[in-house]
Amino acid sequence: MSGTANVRPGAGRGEDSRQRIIEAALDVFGRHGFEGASTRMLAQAAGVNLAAIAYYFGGKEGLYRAVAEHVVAAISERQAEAAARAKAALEDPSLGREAALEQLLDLVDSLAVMLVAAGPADRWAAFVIREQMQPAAAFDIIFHGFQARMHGLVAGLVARVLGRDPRDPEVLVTASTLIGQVLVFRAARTTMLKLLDWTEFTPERVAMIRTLVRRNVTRILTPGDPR
Amino acid sequence: MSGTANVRPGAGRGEDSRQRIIEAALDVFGRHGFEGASTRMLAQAAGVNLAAIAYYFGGKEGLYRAVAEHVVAAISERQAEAAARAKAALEDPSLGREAALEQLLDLVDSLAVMLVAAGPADRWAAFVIREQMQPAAAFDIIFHGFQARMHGLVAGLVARVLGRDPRDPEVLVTASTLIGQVLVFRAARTTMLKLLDWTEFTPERVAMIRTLVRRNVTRILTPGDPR
DNA sequence: GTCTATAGTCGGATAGAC
DNA sequence: GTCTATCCGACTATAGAC
Repeated sequence: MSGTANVRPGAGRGEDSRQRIIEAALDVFGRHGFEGASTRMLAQAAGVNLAAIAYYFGGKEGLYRAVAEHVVAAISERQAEAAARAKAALEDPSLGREAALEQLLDLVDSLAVMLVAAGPADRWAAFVIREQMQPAAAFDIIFHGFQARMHGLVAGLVARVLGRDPRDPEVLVTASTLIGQVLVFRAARTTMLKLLDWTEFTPERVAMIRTLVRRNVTRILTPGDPR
Repeated sequence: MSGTANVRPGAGRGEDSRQRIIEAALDVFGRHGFEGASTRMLAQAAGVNLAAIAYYFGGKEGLYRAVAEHVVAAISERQAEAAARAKAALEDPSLGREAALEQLLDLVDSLAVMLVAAGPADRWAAFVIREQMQPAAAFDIIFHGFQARMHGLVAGLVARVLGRDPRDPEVLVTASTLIGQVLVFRAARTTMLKLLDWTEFTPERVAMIRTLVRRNVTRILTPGDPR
């Protein structure tokens, strides 16, 4: 706050540089991976000098972890409203099966919008998926910061709809398959576009996918009752 | 065949070395990615000298492409029987909807076994998924060598079950979601194991997932008729 | 807090012996 | 066909000027 030197970098005037480096590093790490991204690339993309990375983050790996924390915060914020609604629903003991399904559709739809549509997730996805596939320094940050909570909410709502225990392995697996059918559009984005002979996910196409996903989730959880 | 020098390496006595290098490189590229894998790592893992990579493959990138072709061949062989059955079914004009669904369940189940269970796919997956996410030198090899064909078969069977055109975007998207719910167990393997509080996918657990996936596919495609 | 310069290491590729 | 030795560029990290 004052003009005095900071013991730990990041609280004073250098906060701008810090954020600029993280933002730029998100793209560079996402595109090239940890090992493929060089400190020179990272510094140049952020418009800072090479030494700034060591100064603010201790080194390349420290920057990598900082990016992970940034991504977790951004995704959490993006999903905050839908997650809060799901959480509130789960804490309501009087929640019926139909209402639980509505909440689940709402939550999965929120995920679908983020994962399928073009948007800020374009920048988060490559970083997160890389860490999924190849757990490294940021795995725990992402897992505990976002995935475990989101999967828990989906599984909790699935359990409510089915009237089963939320820790039942079949419930957990079912929740995973529900997420998987949306995740594929982000994890294998280029492949999906090519298979569909599209060049981008336009709003109309995203709407179509969302409708089909909602239909799938409904059918999976309410056999014989397509409503 | 004779003792004379080969114009193009790989046809004579060096074929052993060639194969050893490809097998080793599959693991090394899968673990570290193209940029993260060094030629020294690759040579040491294969038990050959550094110059052998340039000699047989022209360089690191040539080896990468050779690994992609090897993976495509291996996956194609693994899925050959199920793919042949699906292809034969699609070419049968008298194939009914119920029979088409049976073929689809068979095909998706074959994918599920490969993707969920531990096995040779452990070695192929990291390589393929990396290329999905970050299309590079091997993308076209993998896309045309395997993915397009497999997705086409799934979409074709979905179209038969629904009585729709196999090029209908809704059919193609539905096929993608069916594949996605299985693919997630391979693409986010570590995360899935942690979410399920498992340390491995035992045969019993794989069986459970296969059952649930069959159920999901059936419910998605036959609303109101859970059979 | 920001930068340049540089030390020390490791990268891919290749020449040439055998 | 296989190997060693080596070139040279690129890497991370750091020292020290401003």
